[in-house]
Parts: sequence; C-alpha cells; structure tokens
Amino acid sequence: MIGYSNPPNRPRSHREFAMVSPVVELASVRNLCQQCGLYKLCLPVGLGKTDLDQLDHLIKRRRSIPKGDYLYRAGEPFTLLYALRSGSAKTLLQHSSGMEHVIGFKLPGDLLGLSAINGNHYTNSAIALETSSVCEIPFTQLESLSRTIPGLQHHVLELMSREIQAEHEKVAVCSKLSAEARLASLLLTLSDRFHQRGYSAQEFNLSMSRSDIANLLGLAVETVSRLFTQFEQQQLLLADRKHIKILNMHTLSTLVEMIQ
Amino acid sequence: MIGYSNPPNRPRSHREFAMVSPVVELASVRNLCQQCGLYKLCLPVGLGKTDLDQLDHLIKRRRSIPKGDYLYRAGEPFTLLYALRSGSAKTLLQHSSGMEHVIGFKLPGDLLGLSAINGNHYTNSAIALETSSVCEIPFTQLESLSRTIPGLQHHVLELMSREIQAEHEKVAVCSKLSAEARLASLLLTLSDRFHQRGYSAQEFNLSMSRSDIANLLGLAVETVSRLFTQFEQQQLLLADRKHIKILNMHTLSTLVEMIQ
DNA sequence: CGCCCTCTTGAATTAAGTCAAATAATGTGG
DNA sequence: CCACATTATTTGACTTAATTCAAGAGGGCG
Repeated sequence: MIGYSNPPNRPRSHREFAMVSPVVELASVRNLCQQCGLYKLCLPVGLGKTDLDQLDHLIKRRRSIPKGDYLYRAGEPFTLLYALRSGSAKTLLQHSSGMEHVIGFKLPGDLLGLSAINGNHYTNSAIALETSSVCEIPFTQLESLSRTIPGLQHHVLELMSREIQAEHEKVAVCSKLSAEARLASLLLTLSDRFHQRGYSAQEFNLSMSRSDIANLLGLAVETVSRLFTQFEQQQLLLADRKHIKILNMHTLSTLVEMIQ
Repeated sequence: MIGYSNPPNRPRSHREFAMVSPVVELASVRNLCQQCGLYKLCLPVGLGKTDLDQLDHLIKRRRSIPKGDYLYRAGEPFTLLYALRSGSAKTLLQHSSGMEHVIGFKLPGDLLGLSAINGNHYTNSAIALETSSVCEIPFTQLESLSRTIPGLQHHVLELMSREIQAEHEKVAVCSKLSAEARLASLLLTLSDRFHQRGYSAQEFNLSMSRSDIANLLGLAVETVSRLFTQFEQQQLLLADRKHIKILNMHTLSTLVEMIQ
C-alpha cells in the first residue's frame, strides 16, 4: 500500500480541506506514472518497470484545468483519453435545449473519455469541479501499445468493464430508489471511492454543488438540501456545507437497501 | 446491406410475430460468423476472411436457451461472453432481498457479459425473454486473438464503449424524464435497434412483459399500462398486447425532449 | 374448460416537485 | 478591507405526478 495520509480530525477551515491530499500533490510534481501516487488505481496497474517506461513515454502529462473549465466537450473529435491526476470533475450530457444532465463524478485515478472510442467523438463533456490536473493519453497509441503488453490490454478492458458495471448500478439506483436512498447511495459510493484512494471514508469534502448532486440523482435541489438536513437530524452525518463527516455508515447502508 | 426482410403489414397472429425474423432463423442454421445474418452488428464487424476464420474457430456456437432460462447468473465465474444470435434477453441485478432490477434488454447481435471482465465473475444475470440462441465466446481466447487482429481488438473496445455510452443515456433517461418520456424513449430506442437489425422501425413485438418494462424504467406496472393506453388515445401508436405499431414517431420523439 | 397470471382501470395516497422567500456564502470593484 | 451584487443553500407552504391499493378483464396454458 502506498503511503497516503488521511486527513486528521482536528478542526480546519474549508479552504484547507481540499479533496487533493498533500501526498498526491507531491506526486504530481514528478512526471512519471511510476512515481504517481495513483499508479495502483490508474492505467499502470500491474505493469512491470519496462512496460511502465513505455506507457510513460506515451503519456503527455500534467495539463492543469481551472475550476469550471472543460476537459473536453461532447462532439469534439476524440483522440485523447484523460486520466484525472488530481482534483475532480463532473461528466455530463448536454441537451439541445442547453440543459445539462450530470452523469457522473470523477476522482483522481479515473479515466475519462472511454465512451468516445466508438464514433471518434466525445459523447459527453467533462468539467473540472476544482482546479485539477490530467494526463492526456493518445488513444490510438494506447491501443497499439496494449497489443504488445497483454497486461495493459487486459487492464484497459477491466477499466471499461468496471465503468459498465458502475453505470449499471447507477441505472438501478436512479430508477428504483427513493430520494433518501439515492443520496445515501451516492454518499456511500463516494466514501468508498475516497477510501480506495487513501483518504478517510468517514470524512471528506464534496467538490460538487448541491445542484450537481441533485442533477445526477434526478432530484430537485431543494430535496437534496432537505435530505442533508434530515440526515443530520438523524445523526447519520454532519454536513457543514461541502464538508461531510459520516457518523453512522451502517444505518446509511440500510437506507440503500432496496426493500422499499 | 444484408438481405433482411421486414415483416410485411398483413394481419397476423401474435405467435407468428416473433422478434426473430425468418432470415435470422435461416442464418442460425449455419455455423459460421461469416454466414450469420448478424455479422454486421456483432463481433465480426470489419474483419477479413482469414480473421473471420480464426474468430469462427474460437466461438462455440448455438447454445439454445428456452424462454425464462438464465444465460448466466450474477456471481458465477466468468469465462464466456455471450453473443445473442436470435431471440432476446433481459439483464438484471439481483438484490439480496430477492428483488430484481432489470437493467437492459438485449437483441440479436448484442454481446452480453462485458461487465464481468473486471472481477472474473458475472455482475448481472441474463434471462431469455423467449427461446433464444447464443454464441459462447471464451473471453481469454478472444483477448489473445485480438492482440493479433487489430481490427478485432478495436471492435471489442468499440462495443464496450458503445455500452458505456448507452448506459450513460439510460442514467439520464431514468433520472431526468417523466414517466411518459421514459416509455417514449424506450420505445424509440427499441424501434431504432430493431431497425438496425433489418426489422421494421414502426412495427415490432415486445418480448418483455409490462412488468419488465416498468422495472427497467423505474415505474409501477400500472403506470406503464396507463401510458400505453394514453399513447393509443393520442394516436401515437397501436398496442395490441405485445405487438406495437408506432403511428407517430415524431410526436413520440418530442415527448422525450427533456424540456420538462 | 377453467385456473392463473398478466394486464388494465379506477380511486385514494404520498413522495417529491414547484413556487416563494429568507439566509448564507462568494465574488467584485472601489 | 469593506459595501454591494450575485449565487448557492436552506426552509416553508402548496401542488402534482406517480404510486399504492383494490378490483375487474383478458389471454394463455395445462
């Protein structure tokens, strides 16, 4: 396991409590996959030194994206996959009427743009939720390289498979669960993903607005706001604006149970 | 374009109006991808004769699945992808409580099991909605073969990419649209998929029950039933049990517009 | 032919949405 | 650094779309 440090529990200001841990920040100063704190999550998983060198050679590194800027837009020609290095992003489908449909939140180590392989154009857009940095991966070259590195080939397939699986669960959540269960589900999923990345599963900062959450879950902002209040009253969590501290993970899980 | 024949419009009984066209039935008598009527949709897309031979060699063909039987179950060890050859299937997540969450309907040419690549176990179950036949594709061998056939490698990635894209749209549909728009969206999507397979876009048979539809869309069966009645009253379609004839595709499309 | 299961329809209920308004954060220019 | 403007979030009151409950009709299968 890599030496991630979880945020300690001392009181801290909102500013200080960024989604990006000091460790990841440090890692992003360097240039190589091998030295990136995310190598256990991202593309390089399971590769040996020689293969990593080849992958490193492939990747354009460290484009920085300010908060609110697009990583890519739906309809643009697809050449690059994006590996989120630090920060976070939302992906969204944009409707002709200008309406935005948030379809996911991306965290460091996530790969963006996979749905564009078919059709050669991005099918969704991605917007940075905070200052973020990405690795740009020319897809065609990745495809070639993965023919010579079976481990890489398999890992790309695994990442795509995982995304399909995650989307299946989202469909089930959005179509079957109550508002309460949807929000509980999102919080637990985020908690788990933070944990996988070496952060605390109990305490984290949401980089997305209430309105982004509502949009993703198919609820009204007011409903999301009321649910946070309700969860606080039920002692399930503390929500100080974007900062969340989960107090009762178990009860939160039982809310998700689809017994209805 | 392959010589598909659309169902003619003369009156016919429900039995006669199976989802499986005579052409596909005929094709499935033979054994090779090259002679399968679905080769433009399924795995062999874009492959030359030599490559097709290799793919053919790989594929175990024609397991027949009676209506209601599982193609595979969530949790079972994953070794095979399934290409649906004829018939149709529903995929579902099963909850500990025994509750089933339908997450998709599969038609001939569709590939099933892609979400199992990560984790080596099927993550969902698939049940035949009518008597169906499948090609069993050993995944590891497909993976090896695709290292030597770039076109095959790319096509597998495309198929997975397309599935991710389709799931994104499902998330948007299920989380943002009214009941009316959700059903309209499903009908249009099915219509389109039938059309891609050489059937009529206007007239087709649904192999799934109202309850499966309701489950997928996150609605109550009663709501789905009422919506079919409403659509008939609005002259948007004729629905005689499972047999659907779309009368006004355009208005149906406008219902899906997410203006709300 | 008759039972069972699916589907349809009606009436009552409710979860979540909309509208409205207050409050809290954030940003901007002087 | 402060005053003001803007935007995000919360809370309350009311409305509504869709659910649930209940009951009846229609097909399909043994």
